[in-house]
Amino acid sequence: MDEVNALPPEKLQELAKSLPAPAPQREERTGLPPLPGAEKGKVVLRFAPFPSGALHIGNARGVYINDEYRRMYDGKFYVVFDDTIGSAEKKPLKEGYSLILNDLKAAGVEPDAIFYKSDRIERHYRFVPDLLRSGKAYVCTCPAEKLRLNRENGMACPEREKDPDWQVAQWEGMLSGQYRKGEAVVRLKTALDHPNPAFRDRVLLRISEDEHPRVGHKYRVWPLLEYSWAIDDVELGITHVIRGKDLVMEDQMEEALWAALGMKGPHFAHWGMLRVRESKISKSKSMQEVLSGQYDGWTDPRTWSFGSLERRGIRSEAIRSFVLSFGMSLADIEVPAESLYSENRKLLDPVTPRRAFVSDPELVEIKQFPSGLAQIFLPNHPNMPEMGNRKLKVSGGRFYLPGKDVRANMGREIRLKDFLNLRLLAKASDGIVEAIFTSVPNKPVPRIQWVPQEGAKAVSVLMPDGSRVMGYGEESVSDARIGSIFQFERFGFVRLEGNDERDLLQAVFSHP
RNA sequence: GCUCCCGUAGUCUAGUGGUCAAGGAUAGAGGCCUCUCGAGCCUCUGACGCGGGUUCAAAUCCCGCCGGGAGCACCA
Repeated sequence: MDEVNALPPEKLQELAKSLPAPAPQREERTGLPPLPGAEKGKVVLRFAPFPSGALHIGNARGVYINDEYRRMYDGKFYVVFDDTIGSAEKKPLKEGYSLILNDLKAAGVEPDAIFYKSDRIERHYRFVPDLLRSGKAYVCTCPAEKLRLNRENGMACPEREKDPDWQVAQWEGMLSGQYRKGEAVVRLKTALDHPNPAFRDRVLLRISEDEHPRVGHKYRVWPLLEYSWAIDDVELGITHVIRGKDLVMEDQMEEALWAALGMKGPHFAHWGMLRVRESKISKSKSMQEVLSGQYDGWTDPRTWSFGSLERRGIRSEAIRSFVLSFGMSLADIEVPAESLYSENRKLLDPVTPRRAFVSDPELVEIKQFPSGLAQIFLPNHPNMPEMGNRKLKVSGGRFYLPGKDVRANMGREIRLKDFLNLRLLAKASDGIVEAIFTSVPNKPVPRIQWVPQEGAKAVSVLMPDGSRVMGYGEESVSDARIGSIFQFERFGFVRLEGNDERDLLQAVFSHP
């Protein structure tokens, strides 16, 4: 480059003529990258949650990427509950199914079909005898400890080379109850010197006598994730498996199984790990806190579940554009929630009515309050006159002001925003702050939020960290519909949830 | 430790050999507007991890290093 630049201009001209015409302007790509081998109208995708609880913000990427590809290719989106029996640490939960389906509804994602792995167990069994007879798999009766040790050392377990009849007989023994939990497993034969020990003769099916929330004790032999998916992905006609990169090893395993079963499977694609900075907590950790009562259910804002975001007035479209903005990048990222809030603010700001709200309230009594002033009208939205006005009754001469502003301006003149000017005098022994009216027209003095004591509605705002902020809202918030979203001026967006038993209005903070 | 993946501004992302002296978003700074600390408008700050190669030409290809992450279950 430097050399070329150093050439005299006439030389450059000559050089330019000899070069091929510049490539056409790159087209800016919007949305997700094309899916390899995808044909419009023929793409079938799956979202495969384990029903251990409500969906978490971390699951949003899987939901929306798959849904977005469905849109792009006019394809199908299946929900396939990945509800095999799990483990002691990871159990399917009875309410997990409905929690997830409700979350998907809230997410605005409508599945084309819903499947349950627990309905498909017999389909998984069907291939086992053939795998055993053809010597591609075997029944291993080593204790788990022994199995792992052999695997680490690349050693074969004694059952590996036993004849097919023996294998099939043991398989039947597994099904019939001759073997108990932990006494026998079906393993795929792979290279025993595979660099990844976990890959060596991976377990395909094992025995569990735990009760399953949907099918109870109907089955005692349960497939593991890779084996069940190798079959289900093919049988359900999935064309593209798009999932987090924590599951890349499972791709190899499914491919090894397709080779063994003589099947051809779908394409794979992955995205990197996403963490929302403020949501340090995982789905399984939230589950503990919810089940233990530490949290106020699955919609506690600290869970960062879909339901909790909906409760906070965070729109599904905001979550959608938030997660799609990361594309299919394989980098592991940590994103501040501010990015999500920014998306949501774009949606809420233009349509959300404004209301006055005062936290940490101080009651201020204005002397010489103008006697003729009984009510004023303020616009619902300063930039949207078509949204109309709301009325505030002001005749009482007593107002709640933010304590912070009162303390900072004691003795000075201030303006109640959109209303009138006054001078703060002093806090009387009864706790009421005395003030004196000065004038009405706008004035370059500090402008402060206020709520008339008359009709003031006590509000408790649930914050994202689980704490509550108490304050007063103007009268008009008390008859707002449940689920209404307001911007409390200078405080932030909130969603109203209705009154509690003490007639305290409950609100949930969205974001500033 | 082993296997795999990833390194573009504070954060996220576009970019796949040539108008890329790097685009967008968000955050930050300043200004305008606004009787919100919100929104809007304008301006600005700010990045190709490092070192070698290949090439006329490298963010882009190759190698090494450094840094981050994931996986390494009879969980999903």
